[in-house]
Amino acid sequence: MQSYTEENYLKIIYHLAEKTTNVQTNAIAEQMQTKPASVTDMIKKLADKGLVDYIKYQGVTLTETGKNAAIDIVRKHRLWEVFLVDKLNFKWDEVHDVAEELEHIKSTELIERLDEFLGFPKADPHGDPIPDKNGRFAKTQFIKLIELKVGDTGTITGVSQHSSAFLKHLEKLGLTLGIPIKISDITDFDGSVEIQLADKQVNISREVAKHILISSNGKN
Amino acid sequence: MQSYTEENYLKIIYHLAEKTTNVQTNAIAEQMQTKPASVTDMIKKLADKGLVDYIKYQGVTLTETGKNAAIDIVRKHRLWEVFLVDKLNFKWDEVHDVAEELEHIKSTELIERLDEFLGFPKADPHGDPIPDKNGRFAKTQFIKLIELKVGDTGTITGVSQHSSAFLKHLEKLGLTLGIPIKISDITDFDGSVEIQLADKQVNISREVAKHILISSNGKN
DNA sequence: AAAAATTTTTAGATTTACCTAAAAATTAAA
DNA sequence: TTTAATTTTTAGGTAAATCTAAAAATTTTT
Repeated sequence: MQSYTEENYLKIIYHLAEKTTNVQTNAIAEQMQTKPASVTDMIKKLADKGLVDYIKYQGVTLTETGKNAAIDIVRKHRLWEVFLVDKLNFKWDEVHDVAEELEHIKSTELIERLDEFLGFPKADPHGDPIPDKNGRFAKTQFIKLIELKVGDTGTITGVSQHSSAFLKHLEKLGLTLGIPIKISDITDFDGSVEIQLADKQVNISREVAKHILISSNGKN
Repeated sequence: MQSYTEENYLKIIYHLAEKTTNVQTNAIAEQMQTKPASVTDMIKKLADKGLVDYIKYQGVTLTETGKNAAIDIVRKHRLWEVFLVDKLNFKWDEVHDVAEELEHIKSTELIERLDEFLGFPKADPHGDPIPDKNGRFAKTQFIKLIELKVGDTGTITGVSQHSSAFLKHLEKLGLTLGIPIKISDITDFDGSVEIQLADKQVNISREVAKHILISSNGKN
């Protein structure tokens, strides 16, 4: 059994490992909003518990056990997010912080019943996949909107930024999950992207375009 | 803002204060499953924070602020219990431990939306009243079953013991909330109570009878 | 490949909530 | 009302997770 803090470390290492193979101390420190020295301490502890593999100065990787524990926390986080949005009418930009707390409630029974109550959802309100109780989930085949070319079409199925500011911005533009889009132009001047929606045309910066995930329905 | 542990102390002091006016160190230690010395430390801290009034060797009482904080935790605990039973189909004897954790989730928004989602329930699965968001709730007018006389009738509306063993026992006997009862006999030998239910007759020990709460519909 | 910059670790402290053992105060009993 | 029993507090310490400052290792730059 892991402590609240240990769980957070595992979760963050898991997310960082999605991008880079061996996760660095400084990166963890930044995510955990703590100091590198503290991270080193905790990493040693996690290594002693067999949750991470650790070689001094070489960063960490999750062991099988550690990865399973991390996936379990991610599963809880995402299920709670679905609960907050589907049942309690939270907006997708309001759920993150509360889910950060709820994900640490320790009860397998609770989370299995919640999963059932929610109808075994496959994705959370931001389009991220929800692992099943065995930790399995489909590797999602997303393309970043910014990688699309003029004329390409697709559907918004995820975001890679969960900040409230970003999500509110998308909401205001009408760029929410499930919305079909077509790239109508990419501005020469600043590379901003002109998008055709069902009923209107919107323009987004490259920075925004980086964090919108599209399930492509092929080139046009 | 209180820590997880401070919240538990406040809650326990609140519950103990329902029985005795000034709450003793040893009683708190027992409930908190800790040592009296630790309680003294924490009490000082709570006193510094203005949550309790404390005179050495004389026990503690909650201040207005402390009481409000405690009631807020009780409110959360009971709402989560309703959620677990009504929405996730937990049994009334299975909810206590999980609710102990959930009660510490810090989000006013969450709890107000949960309250609404549940239809603003007035009592939890054990019949305990749920404070509204202003901390107000009806002082319940329960009578202990053991205080009833032969021929008295009433309805089971609460329990004063939340252990799984006790609740399972009641369940098996058919003594659940809302069940109308009539005292048909009180055994001379051991004082055990013979109860007439709609469809059957059951016998319970005095110890069990102490912890069943009845809303009386008057003498017979 | 040496110097500079960056990253990571060590060493030594701090805070929170807890502990044991012993002292002090209160309450109950003789 | 003195003694005994109980309750509570104090004193000094521990473990978890953090910190700062300085040392060590690694990486990058020149």
